[in-house]
Amino acid sequence: MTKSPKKGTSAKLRSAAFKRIRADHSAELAEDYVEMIADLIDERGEARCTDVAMRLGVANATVVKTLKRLQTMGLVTQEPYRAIFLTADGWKMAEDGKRKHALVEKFLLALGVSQDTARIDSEGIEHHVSVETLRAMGKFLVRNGG
Amino acid sequence: MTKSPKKGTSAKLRSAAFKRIRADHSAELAEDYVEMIADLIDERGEARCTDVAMRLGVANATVVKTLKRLQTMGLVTQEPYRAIFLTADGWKMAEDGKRKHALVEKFLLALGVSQDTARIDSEGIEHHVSVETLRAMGKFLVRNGG
DNA sequence: TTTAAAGTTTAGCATAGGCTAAGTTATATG
DNA sequence: CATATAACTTAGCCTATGCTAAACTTTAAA
Repeated sequence: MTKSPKKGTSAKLRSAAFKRIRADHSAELAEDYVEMIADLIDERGEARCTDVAMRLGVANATVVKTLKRLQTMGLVTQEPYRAIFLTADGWKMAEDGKRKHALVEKFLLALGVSQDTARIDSEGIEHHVSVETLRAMGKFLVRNGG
Repeated sequence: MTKSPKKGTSAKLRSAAFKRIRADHSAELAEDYVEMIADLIDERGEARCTDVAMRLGVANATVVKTLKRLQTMGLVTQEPYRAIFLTADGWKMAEDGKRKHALVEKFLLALGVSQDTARIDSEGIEHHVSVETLRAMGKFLVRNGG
């Protein structure tokens, strides 16, 4: 038994899917942070560590550590003991993310899912939808009065 | 500026979504391994480390280490230098996962997404859809000749 | 203006998941 | 049946993400 080619899915194509998932995961956290920081700035004028920690449901120290990474990635800037700001790249990522998130959430609602579930599931799904799928969701919304 | 209740989303509800995502992620890898092992057993009679590593696109040593964890989780069993087997729990998880995966993939196809994209995206999405959303996808398939 | 509270940072630890390189066991072939 | 090759394991490293506890700033109140 060496090579059953059954189902027509090559090993390369298969592993590509998993590779993309792993890549998605490392980008995912950055997107969540950046989106949340943008929301906080919009809502209350500034984003503080504590607020981010509360909303994400993690410890303060965790946020501090992650922000360091986001800083080296060029997404946020911060002075010690001061509020958090987004760079131009950070704002772009936040806006792209929010647009994507909103589309997925609206799509789920149009599919007939409850508000709470739509909110929760869209948070998880948004990072795994390709542009093509996103576009298909958009078309569905148009067809179904979104 | 203390507490803007804007948008009606409580901090608790919000953080719950992220907590679920983190929980999903740790379960996700286990599910992927278990599904893949089940596929290999079905396709070629046994699952070997190397095949799993190739399909996931990771190094052999990584698979070995992860299998240790799956063993302590009671999902797989294995003798040194021998093939990998699933426990009853492992089979159950694999079957649930495959059913979920197939539904999501069919749903994406019905939405109008290409075969390749459906395959790749469903791999990422399947771990983040609740039962409610899954059911809504099922209904959509019924309405749209799935 | 001192001081207490709130917020931020640092230090140190754990786990998960990835890697390479080196060693060990099975197996297939000459 | 000896041995080369393929498969598996171990050891040791790295990064990301989480935590708690302790130290340090800011800010607000007495």
